Parts: sequence; structure tokens; C-alpha cells
Amino acid sequence: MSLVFNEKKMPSKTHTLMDFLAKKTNEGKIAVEEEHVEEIQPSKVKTSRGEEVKDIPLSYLISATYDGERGAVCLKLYNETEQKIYLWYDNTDYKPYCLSDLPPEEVKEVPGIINHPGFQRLEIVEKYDSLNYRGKLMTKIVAKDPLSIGGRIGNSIRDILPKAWEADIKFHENYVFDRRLKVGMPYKVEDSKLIPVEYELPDEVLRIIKSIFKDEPEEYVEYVIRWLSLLELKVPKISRLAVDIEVAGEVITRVPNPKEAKDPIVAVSLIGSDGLRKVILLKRKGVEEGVEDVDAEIEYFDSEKELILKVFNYLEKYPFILTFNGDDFDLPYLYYRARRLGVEVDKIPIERGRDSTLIKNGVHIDLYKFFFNKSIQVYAFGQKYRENTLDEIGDALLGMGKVDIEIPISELTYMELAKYCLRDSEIVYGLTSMNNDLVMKLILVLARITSTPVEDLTRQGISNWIRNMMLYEHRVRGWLIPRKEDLLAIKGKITTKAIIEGKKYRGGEVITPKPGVHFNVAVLDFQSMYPSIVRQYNISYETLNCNHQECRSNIVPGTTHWICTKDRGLTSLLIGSLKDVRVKWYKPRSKDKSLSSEVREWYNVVQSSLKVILNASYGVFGAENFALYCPTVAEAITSIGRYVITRTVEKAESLGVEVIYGDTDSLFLKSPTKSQIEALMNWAEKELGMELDIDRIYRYVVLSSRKKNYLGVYQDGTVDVKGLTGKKRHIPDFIKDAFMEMMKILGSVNSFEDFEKAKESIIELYKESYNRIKRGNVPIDKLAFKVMLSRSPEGYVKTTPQHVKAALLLKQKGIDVRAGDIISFVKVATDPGVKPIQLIRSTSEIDTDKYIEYLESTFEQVLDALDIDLISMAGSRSLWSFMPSKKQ
DNA sequence: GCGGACTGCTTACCT
DNA sequence: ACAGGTAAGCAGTCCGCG
Repeated sequence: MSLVFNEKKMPSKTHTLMDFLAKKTNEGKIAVEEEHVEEIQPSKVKTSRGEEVKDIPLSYLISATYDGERGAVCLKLYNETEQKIYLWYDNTDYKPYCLSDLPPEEVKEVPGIINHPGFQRLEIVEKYDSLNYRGKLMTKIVAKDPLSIGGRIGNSIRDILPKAWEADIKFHENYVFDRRLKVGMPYKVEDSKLIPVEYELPDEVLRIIKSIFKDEPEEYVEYVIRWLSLLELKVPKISRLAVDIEVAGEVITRVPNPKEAKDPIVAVSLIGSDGLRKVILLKRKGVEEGVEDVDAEIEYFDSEKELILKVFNYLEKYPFILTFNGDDFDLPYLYYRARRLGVEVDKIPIERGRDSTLIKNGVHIDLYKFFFNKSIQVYAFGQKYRENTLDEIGDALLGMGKVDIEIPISELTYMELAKYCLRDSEIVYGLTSMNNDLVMKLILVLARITSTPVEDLTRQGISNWIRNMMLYEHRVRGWLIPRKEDLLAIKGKITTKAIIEGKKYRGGEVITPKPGVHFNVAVLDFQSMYPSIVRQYNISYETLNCNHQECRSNIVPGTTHWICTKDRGLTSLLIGSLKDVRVKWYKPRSKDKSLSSEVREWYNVVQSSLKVILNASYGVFGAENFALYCPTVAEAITSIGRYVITRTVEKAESLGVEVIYGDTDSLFLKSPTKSQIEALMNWAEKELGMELDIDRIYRYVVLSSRKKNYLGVYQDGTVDVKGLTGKKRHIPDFIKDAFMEMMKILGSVNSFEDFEKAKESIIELYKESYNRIKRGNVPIDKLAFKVMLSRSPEGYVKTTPQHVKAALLLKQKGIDVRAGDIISFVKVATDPGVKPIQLIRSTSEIDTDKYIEYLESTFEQVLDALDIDLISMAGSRSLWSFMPSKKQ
């Protein structure tokens, strides 16, 4: 079995919808692409100040929502000069709809459709059915309101229809897709009409692009240009306000219930991008002023209602409002508290949604949700933070610690309270202002790439972003969006077996490491391997197992799937062009010193955003929740990945290079010559169509027989540690510190001869650490294991791991523990074997033997690869132990 | 009733 | 609420043991 396709055999052009329809149906007229007729109605344009206007100057499209009262889509546009949000209500009479494969006559026969209270009309539309490779007439059922299509009551049109297409797309999303709106790009409104302000790429850029991609088909270059037209234009400076509230209750619960809102709001802090620093405090009996110096303007209110109205005033003044968990706490609390104090609903600028809380005439960004997003955590911030508390993220990203308070909020002095409250807003604002507003830019760039409104983007996961990007593309092409179950039934037969039980398909290949110390190691890797595979091997749900007889021999190795050799796949084109735009344009230019630092920085934002999308583009196809879930697509990608790496290993060996390790997309080569590396890279390019790069060169690498565990030392002595216990975050600092010391010693090793000295130093280090533990000479907090509680303690029903035991002990003491908390505990000799660090009274409780075991195994992971036997080298334990162990 | 061999659960990592 | 693959430690169970 072999892959017969390579780059040169790839189809150069995807047939347009027009081609397909002309070829495969006899319909002469195509209704799909028709723009919605703009019926100009009396102006429905409103500014954020509430007055109606007819025109909106150049402003950036930020968000789209649905206004139930007006029954229309509402667009939020941001004007940079005036620093305000303009609202524009759809006046084209755009209506919600879904599709049926039944002809109109039959739809009329379905009970409950045409007499549905929300029913408006039927239309015939022609779509391209990408699962069955033909044009298809569909009946469009148009409704008066979105709930009639997809309400949750059960008698919505999509539930009544035997089969409904495109019925799970929110009304405002449909609007963005169908109107081809470019989120994050400039628009203006003239005579109540929304007009895009086209951004033209400079000729110079066009010229360079055309030369970089001169060998690519025209259609491919069009995609590249499309991305650049979205990404070359910088985003506006976002004027914003960070808000945080404090509530004082008698009972201390972790988060007061906002729906009850029974305790008063005693402090609100505000930090604005215009320099505003303010804390608003509620005057209460018996509260002292306090002595702290607070770097903010302080305003007192005697009436809580007045205080809240003042806050509302600020919320309306700024176009963007930032909070941390404001969706579930701060904003709803303000809302319900205001209601409780008798504020009229229309005086409250806050809008409660099902899973969000928005600002009526502004844009609310809840940073909790955005920073919680795994893709953002991992790819944008390199896993610098692991907990999702404001303190932790602020500490990790800004070095801003929390203001410690040890007494309930109600007992703080005004100044203590102000300081405490202010800090949270400082962190929230700081998170968006660091690195020249990186986060704000990231949000807008991601919104542009994925056609996702900002208010959705900051609340949804990456699978939704990629979904939006792909649905938009379906609409552009006039493709019917496949129903999830049809996609799975037609394309979803998996043919590989996962190694891990319970997983759906086989993943990446890990090459068994050759244990020992290897000098002069080059690590080669396939840069963004999976996106490259998608691009080069034409991966897409519709190219997988296509309908052409002649493509059936184009087998994906290790599977029974074949890939189309005739038509370029939609996913392949989207992901492929995005990858190229990143690798060939934004990444090099983000480092190009001939460009201004401002431009470089912008290019860096764009390339990071692209990285976020690209890195997730494979995974989403294997995720059940993804709207275009297609595990066979994921399976094809990993299968080709294994094929690529395996063939490359064979080739390397045939070139006489020893491959000592490799994981998924990387190869560790032992002392290769320049020409061997070059030969391998050329071969990969030519035979596999894949770019192989030199990722890093190590002076030496220490391998054990364990996969995903190694230690690499660079020429300059820097040490890379991968997977070893000594670097895992949950292990005690004492052990981590000792491990790092060992790394320092290894970093100084230059030659094989140096190892002898290093071995001695390491043994000395080990002995010293051993004795410190035995003598009880280690501070307790350095002995704490810190393990994340992934569910609430009651959620562990099968086993009770140690950190859960510790958590339960905390709970017994009345300390609140919940999912996401990191439990600090030490190992003790008495009953359950563990004790939370808060409950430890003296070092004598510590189970020293357990710590010795841990120390030993941490060191052994490195030392057994160096062929050092810890016990024999260090001599028998009792000889150099100053304290007898407890069991002896 | 105890202990070793084994399996399964859980977390944290790698790409 | 993007994937699968790997290591490690512990919890819990099975089984033999006159």
C-alpha cells in the first residue's frame, strides 16, 4: 500500500458551485447566491446614547445579537474616534429559516408547519450537497421569529419536520454568514444602509504574494489574498472599562447567589483605558476609614441604589466592559440587586441571557471564559497558568499578586476594601493591556478569521470558532451544511484501532527511545505536521471516500479510506491556505528587523492567532461536539502522520543515520552530517510533499527506555526537560529544587569524560537532599504535593485518591473545596496517609520514608539512563544516613 | 487475615 | 467541551495460603 498522490498530482482547481450545478443538474438558474433584497425601511439605527440616527461613520463590526423586542438582528459597531458603540438594527427584513429536503407541496402536508404560528413562507433554494456530490433542491421554511424554527419548547418547526437542515444555526450567526459580514472589519451606515468599507491590499503586498505563491493554482492564491485582506488591516484601539464588585454578606459563601442578591454591594472598582481609576464605596455604620493608601479616586454613597445607578452610568459610558466572571456574577448581581432596590428594567443597561450577561449598548467581555479556553491557555499563553482564578492568572501573566484579606469583607475598613476591590479590576484591565493590548488584538483577529462575533468568540470554545469559519465557507460556496448524523453515517466508519482503550481511532506514532547518553543530536520535525497533511494530502470530509471510481486506489495508508484526486477539499483549502499565510507571510515578518517594531508586533499577533486555529484544526474533527464531527477525517490525518514519520525513519536509516527517538512529528538523529540532514529534508519534500526542518540541536540527549521522557542539553548549557517527574507541577518544591540542581550539574557536562565528575556531584546532591529529609530539615510547604481536584470531592466514586482524601479533611473543617482547586497536602505516617498542609502542626508528622522514595525515583529516572545505580554509587543507605528511618 | 500480582483510576505530561 | 499516547502512583480486587 502506498500513497500515490503527491503535490503535483493534486487537482489545481475546485469546481465552483456554478460548475457543479451546470454539470450535475439541469437547473438553469441558481437561487442560492442571491443577496437578500435590501428593503429600506424607516431608519432603525440607534447610537449607544439612545438617539436614533441615520448614518454611522466608519466603525468596526464587533458583534451581532438578536433583539427579541424588535424582532431583528442587532449589529454592534465600534467607532474608534468617538470611542463608542453604534447599534444597527437589520432593516432588510432578514428572516430565520431552516431547510427541508421535501418539496414544498409535501412540506405543506406536514401537520403543524404552515399553520405554525411562526410560519411565514416557503421558498425553493438550490444547494450543492457535498455528501452526495450533486446539486439539490431544498425547501426553505421561513419563519417570523427564531424561536419558531428552533425554540426549545418542542413544537418548533425543526422538531416537527421529519428532517431539518441548517436548523441549529443561531439567527444572528445565519445573518453574518448569509450577508457575508466580515466581523472585525470596517463598515459604515448611510441612509440606514449597512455598507462595507472595503480594505484594499497594497499593490506591493499583492505583488509579493503572487510571487510567493506563483506555483499555486489561482483559486489557492485567491484564498491567500482573502486572508490577507482580513489580517493586514490593524484593529482599532479598544476603549474599555474593567469592573469588579464586592458584596458583603453575613454568611460567607464563596460566591453569593446573584439571583437572590440579598446582600448589599459595598464596593465597585473601575479601571478605564482612559486612565480612570476609581472605587465607589457604600457608606455603612461602624466601618472605619482605615489607613491604607489607595491609588484611586474614592467616591462614597449613602444609598446603595444611587451607587448602582452611578455604576450603570459608567457602564454606559464605555464601549467595552471587561469583567472576570461578570457573566455569572458581577453583572447579574448588579442587575438583580438593582431590581430589588426598585430600579426599572429599562434603566438597567444589563441584559440577562441564557449563558451570558451582556451590556445593552456595549460589548461585554468576560475574561474568565476567554482565559479558561484551553486553546488560549496552551497556545497563546504557553500554559503559564493552570488554575482559572483571577489571582493565579494575574500572578502568572502579570506578576500581580492578590491583596490578602483574612477577615470577611464586611469587617474591612473602607481603605482595605477599596484596595482589595481595586486590585481585581487592575488585574482584569492588566490582562488586556499587557504586551500592547495583546489580548484585545487576539480577540479581534480570531473573530476576523473565524467570522465569529466578539461576544460569542470570548464565550465559546475553539470548536465553535472553527465551525463558524467552515459554515461561512459553506454559505460562500452555496453548499448545504451536512447534518451531523448524515456526515457520520456516510463518512464515519473508522478503520483503525486506538492504543488507548476507549479512544476512537489511532493517533500519533511514538518511536521507542534508545536508552543512553547521545552526543550531538539533531531534532528534525515536520512543522505543523497535521495542517500540512491536510493541505498536501487534500483532506476534507468530502474528499474522503469520494464518489469517483478512479480515486479508490488513492488509499490512506493503514486504512481502507481513499482520498479524492480530482477536486480540492474545502478543509484542505481553508486550513492549507491559513497555514501558508502563517508560515510564509506572518511568521517571517514577525521577526523581520527591517520592519518597524509596531508592524512586527502586529504580525506576531496574527501569527499567534493563526497558530491557535491551526493547532486545533485536526482535533475538532475527532470531537463529538464539533458541528462537522468526522472521526475518519481525524483518522486519515493521523494515519498519514504515522506513514510520514515511519517512512522518514526508514529513509534516515538507509542514509546511515541512527534515529534514537521520535514522537509524532519529530525525529532525534544521532550525530548526523550536514549532508545527511539535507538529503533527508530533500527526500521528505520530494517524496512526501512535507517540509522537514531542523528544530533544535543538542550537545547531548539523555534517554531512558521511557517514551515522552528525555533531557536535552543545548550547546550553551540550557537544559530541556520533557516529561520527567522532576518537572511535574504537582511534586513538592523540595524535590523539584533538588531535580533542578541536578539539571544544573548536567548542563555543565561538555564531553563524555565530564560525566564522571557530574556523577559524583549528583550523588553528593542526592545524599544531601536525603539527609535533609531524614533530619526533618525541610520546611513543610516545600514538601507539599499540589494536585488539582478535577471534580467536587463527592464526584470521586470509584476510588479516593490522596488529594481527594486531603480535600475531604479540609471539608470536615468547614473549608470550601470545589472542582478546579489545587489541593496542597503532605504525606504523613498516621491514618489516611495524607494531611492538607493547612492542618499540619509540626514536621514530626511527616512520613519521611515516602519522601525518600519520591526523591529516589525522581533521581533514578535520569540516572538509570546515565547508567548510574543510585544505591550502589551512594553506598548502602545506613552508611550515610544520620537519622535512622522510622521503620528500622 | 495477609500480601503480592494485577487491573483500573487519576493526574500530568508530550506532540 | 480540539485529539490520542505515555508514565507514575495509588486504590481496590483477586487469589493463594492447609
